[in-house]
Amino acid sequence: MNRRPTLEDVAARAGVSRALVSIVIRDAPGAGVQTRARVLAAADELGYRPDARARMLGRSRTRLVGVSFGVAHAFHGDLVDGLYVAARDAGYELALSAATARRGEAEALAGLEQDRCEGLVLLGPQLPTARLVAAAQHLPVVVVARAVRSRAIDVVRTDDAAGLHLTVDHLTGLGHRRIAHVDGGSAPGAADRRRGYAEAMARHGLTAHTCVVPGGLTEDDGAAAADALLALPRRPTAVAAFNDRCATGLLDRFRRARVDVPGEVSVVGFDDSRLARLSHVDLTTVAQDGDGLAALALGRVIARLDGAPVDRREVVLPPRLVVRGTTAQARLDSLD
Amino acid sequence: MNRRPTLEDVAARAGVSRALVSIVIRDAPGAGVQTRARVLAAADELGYRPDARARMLGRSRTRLVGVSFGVAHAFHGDLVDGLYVAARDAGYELALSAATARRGEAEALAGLEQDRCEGLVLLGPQLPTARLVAAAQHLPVVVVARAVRSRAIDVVRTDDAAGLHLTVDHLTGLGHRRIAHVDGGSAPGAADRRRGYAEAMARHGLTAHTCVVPGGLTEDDGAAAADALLALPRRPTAVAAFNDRCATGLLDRFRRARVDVPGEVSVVGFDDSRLARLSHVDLTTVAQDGDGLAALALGRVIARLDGAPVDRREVVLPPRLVVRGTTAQARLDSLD
DNA sequence: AGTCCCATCTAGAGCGCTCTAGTTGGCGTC
DNA sequence: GACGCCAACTAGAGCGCTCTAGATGGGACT
Repeated sequence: MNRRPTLEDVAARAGVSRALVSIVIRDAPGAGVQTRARVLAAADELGYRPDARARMLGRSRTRLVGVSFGVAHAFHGDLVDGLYVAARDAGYELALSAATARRGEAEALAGLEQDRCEGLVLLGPQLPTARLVAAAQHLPVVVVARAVRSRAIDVVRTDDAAGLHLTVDHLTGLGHRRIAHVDGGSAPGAADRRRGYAEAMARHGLTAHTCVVPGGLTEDDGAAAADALLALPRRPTAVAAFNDRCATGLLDRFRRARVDVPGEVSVVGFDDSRLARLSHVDLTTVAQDGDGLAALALGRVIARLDGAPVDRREVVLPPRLVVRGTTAQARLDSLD
Repeated sequence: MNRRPTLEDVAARAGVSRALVSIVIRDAPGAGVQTRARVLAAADELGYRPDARARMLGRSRTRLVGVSFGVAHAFHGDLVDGLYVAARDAGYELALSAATARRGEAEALAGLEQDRCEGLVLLGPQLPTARLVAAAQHLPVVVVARAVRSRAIDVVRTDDAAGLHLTVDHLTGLGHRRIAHVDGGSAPGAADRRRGYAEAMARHGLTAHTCVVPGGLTEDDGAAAADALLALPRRPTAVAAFNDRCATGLLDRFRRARVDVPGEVSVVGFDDSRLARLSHVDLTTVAQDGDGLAALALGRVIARLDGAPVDRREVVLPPRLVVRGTTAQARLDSLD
């Protein structure tokens, strides 16, 4: 538990200069084969580990990208995974900073700003735009999964409207016409999803059947919406929920009311979260391309760092429909 | 987007020495009131942010504790939250390193070892004990939520056996006697939970009713166990599941089989995950004291760093029963 | 007036590394 | 044998900060 060995220690043991050890450790050219082996052996014997922080200090570039994420969001986990992969490929390191119940996003961001990052990737930040813009004045900032109205910030997100187009197309393909949408209120993305729903319904000539029920992000919101739907004189045969949690609430309420899913009503979620994949939920849903978002986000940060021209401030990725067990052919007797 | 300002820049602007700026920024004694204000103003104008990495280099202590966690584990999120709070109180910083699908725990640990941490907190690591011990030779290591058979490593975890004692006590209190346990196979903690279940049943004189059904960690395992239970000649009136996910699988299968929960059978989970709290699941479960585990884990690292005597290598925290809607009085006609 | 003290401030040596600008020495060349 | 050359190696400055040791100067006190 004594002081951790430094380059100097390794140099002394191998009988060479500090600089040479540095060369060997970095695997840089300029060292003889035998010496290289000797140095490596000495480093190994001492259990030497390069000090990443000192290393970055000495170097002009840190090749460090800061990432803030919400510890409660399962999807952020997928994004972090994708970011690690992308960073490894590009030769960058990641510095994580979590937003938790008692450690706000402001703190998470401030932490990264002290950490010598060259750029920042913020996952679904709820911070005021002004704060994001302030951060972007010092280093390139890419926001993932949230729209930001500012020319100072790069945004990478999923095409929410397209997600509902996919959903409605799928449902009409199954013969559904009375398709309702349980929306997300003022949640990020909700407006786009509402718009996508309305557009798609219109495209299929179903404007008359358009029906938006107020919902929200949680199971309880879904449950409440289910009650509202069940009370309707002419129930919809399919429901496009704002997200998977909301859809789960719907499913539960329908099941309790002995309304068969997908026999009597089809349900589609949004997110393809773990929840949707559970075998006993088996929810048809819209999946976001986590790896795509991650790779694109990191790519943009790096492009900015390299001074490469970045064309658009906002990149929107198409989602993908994952068909599972909560959608089925509309029953003939239920058609208009 | 130009070079970030340094102490030197602030010093120049305020017309004082670098050292004085350092004093002011650190809020250390030794600076006049007016000068302090002037320096602060200069720093603010330049948008100065202390460089955490350089700062740690200069200091003998880094006051940095590395934390590895699994991005897929919801409970780790709670622990991270608790760790941040504990670290803030103790004047320490946290360096996070995530284990993801494509970035293993080995990488997560190696990352931390390069990061100049003074100590490590590993959340539920699955790494071989030898690797953990190797890490512990350089710095204090505390493992949370996993038992490790080594004198070199501190462990902080929940008393799994006690969790099942609580469960069985609760159920017997409701009049249940035929209480089954769906176990976790060879998962961490499973053996202790099995033992706790058997002990508690014996304590209540219910050894004859002891019934352990092989299960697992997932919903599917729970579903399979449910089928096995339903096939039993004399069904149990209550089931203690290995964890919440397993319990959810049970619930779903019971519901599909039109077996009322908690009317005909009570179900108890373990973890108090988000899943259990969902209003439509509303699962009675055993909660781990996340904040307690986190505070204890960080406290141990700090104690080791301070050279304080640490009595036991392993600290076991009692769990807590959260009674919700999946448990109820046993029906009189179902009693033996 | 001389002395001491303390609050305030500065100089400068690190921390562990990287990197530029050398220095060294062995070998081929004419 | 003098020269040049290149691979192998070293010296030393510097990254942005901290921290110890020391300089400065204006009272309070004798």
